[in-house]
Amino acid sequence: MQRRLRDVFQRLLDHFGPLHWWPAETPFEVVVGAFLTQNTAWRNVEQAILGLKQASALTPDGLMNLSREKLEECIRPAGYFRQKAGRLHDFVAYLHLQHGGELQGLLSGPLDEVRRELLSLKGIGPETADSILLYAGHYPSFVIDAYTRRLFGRLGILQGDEDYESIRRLCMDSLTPDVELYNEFHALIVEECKSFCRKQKPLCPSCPLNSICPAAHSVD
DNA sequence: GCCCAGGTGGGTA
DNA sequence: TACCCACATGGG
Repeated sequence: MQRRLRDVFQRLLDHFGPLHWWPAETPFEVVVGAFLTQNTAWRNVEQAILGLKQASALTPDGLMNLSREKLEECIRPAGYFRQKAGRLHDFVAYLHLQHGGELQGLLSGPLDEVRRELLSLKGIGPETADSILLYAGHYPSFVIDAYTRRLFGRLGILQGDEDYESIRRLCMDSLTPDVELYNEFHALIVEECKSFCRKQKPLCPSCPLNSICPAAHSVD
């Protein structure tokens, strides 16, 4: 499996080049984006992020000082805006109370402990936790999302019924714990899916994984 | 009008 | 544990 995953990674990297994710200017913006992108297209999240930026609310203090009403207005384009507004406010309140309002206070200490702490918070499930750990905290925590499942499913690496933690374990047991590797791999998986997995259903001649894909992207 | 998008949490059997 | 459902907007 190690060689298999390495092969997939190398082919994607050769094709797309390094992507240097996450698309955000600060670690806190990564966190906000991770909440907002839950079951939501990234283009909608971008609008919400822009709204927050214009409201000077892309810092823990700025977000905490924003009224609930104004916060909901800013993030409305990202959907589930009432739920997400509540969870974002809860998060910054927790950060203030437990870590002096400093994200770096939360994102320090051993990976497993920080992950457990994140998972204990309302609105942070495994994918959001791993996105925050990897892209905001620079921890070697592999992110499993819908794209990862779709691509690995098509490549025959997954059956389709594996749960989140087992997929993450599979990846992390097969790859060296390398922040840059995990960062690029996940970014490349997203790029691959956006470029090929969806648009060219029957067959993708230009897809870098075409020759090693048993299903040849023929299934959904 | 319908389907989908970088999930999560609460409820029920 | 295993489903089912609510949560909401915007683009194809």
